Amino acid sequence: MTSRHVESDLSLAILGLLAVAPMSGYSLRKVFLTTALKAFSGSPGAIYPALRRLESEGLVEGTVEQKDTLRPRKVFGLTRRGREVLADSLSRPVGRKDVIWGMDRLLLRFSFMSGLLSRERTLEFLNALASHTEDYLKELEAEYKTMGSGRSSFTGRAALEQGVESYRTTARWARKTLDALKKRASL
Amino acid sequence: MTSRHVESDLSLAILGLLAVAPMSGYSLRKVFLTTALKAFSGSPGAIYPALRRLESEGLVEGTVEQKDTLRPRKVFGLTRRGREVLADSLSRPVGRKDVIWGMDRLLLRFSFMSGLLSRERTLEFLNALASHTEDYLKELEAEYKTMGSGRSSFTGRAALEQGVESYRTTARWARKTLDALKKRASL
DNA sequence: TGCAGCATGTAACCTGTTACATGATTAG
DNA sequence: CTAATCATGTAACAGGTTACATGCTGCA
Repeated sequence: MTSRHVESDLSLAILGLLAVAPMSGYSLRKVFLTTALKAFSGSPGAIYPALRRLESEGLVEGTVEQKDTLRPRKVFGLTRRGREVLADSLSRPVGRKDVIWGMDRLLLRFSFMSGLLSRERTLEFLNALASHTEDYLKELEAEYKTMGSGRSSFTGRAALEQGVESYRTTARWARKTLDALKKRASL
Repeated sequence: MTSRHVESDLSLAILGLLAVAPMSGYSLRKVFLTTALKAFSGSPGAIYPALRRLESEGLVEGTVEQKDTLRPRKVFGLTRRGREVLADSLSRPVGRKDVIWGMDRLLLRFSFMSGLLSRERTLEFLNALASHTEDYLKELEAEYKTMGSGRSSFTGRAALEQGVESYRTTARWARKTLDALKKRASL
């Protein structure tokens, strides 16, 4: 049993990618270096240890290709348990804290939901994401107002403005995507 | 001499706050727990070690109040060198990488610029931030288009959409703030 | 009296970073 | 032939998280 969810964002991203198609460590690296998942390390010192951790937890399994060469290419795929844990990690409840400290992770989770989570679960997730984001947005807006135009610095105020705009954008995106998803028959 | 800049975001945030007014570790904690800087740890296990590191580097200096009590309150302030290093950290050049991997830090830096950096330096910074953000935005938009509506998952596409929207918002904010700043006489 | 909040800290642990290291294969 | 790219890994280090620990102060 142990933990029914993945700890680090990198590990979650790896599981999510391997759920789509089995890959070697090096291929994962290339994905992290070249696609929109650029935000992730992509450094071998992060990926290979992460893969070994996931393997020791029984979530991924590496099968060696080209056994004859000295440095064989190892292709990793999800185990059944790996797929379960991934689905569990994706469907964990969304809280206010996640919106404040873990928005990146929420979006990462969302990006992997197609095919792994039911439409209902996905709707639930997006709904929670949207409302918590709107709540926090209100709070930030309040703070911005009380800040006032006096006594606080121009750049400080502007930076907070960026934060407000950022959450506003995310809230709008979440509502829009929620609507789009509702109109769909399937995921 | 050693490093002329601060490594971690937390340390930078601490220096920035202490530049405004001297504070105790506990007060810093409260700021991180209650204001828009919530994004930072605020855990004592992060703040107190960070303060000791900064002190050992000669960037901050703690003076003890109420010497009689067993557990005295220590108020930290910037040293002259601390102020120099902070200004240097704020004025480091902005690169493409910063926009991809360190946007939070860029905004943190910007928020502290008033009073520490010249108007010209601040304009330079915002300008670089804006153009690198626009560059990266174009790249993301291109990736979104090549993704196409076929073969890729609904949630994956939607997540990328969020990324695009997010960078778009930041780019707009940067340009808007740049204009506002240009119209100003001083910072 | 007891509890919440003030105030400071330590220690184990986890994970990511940087830098280094090895060797195979392929293209110019 | 040699440089880039494929492909996998290790080791030292840094910094944050969680949990624990201490003791004071004010208030109900």
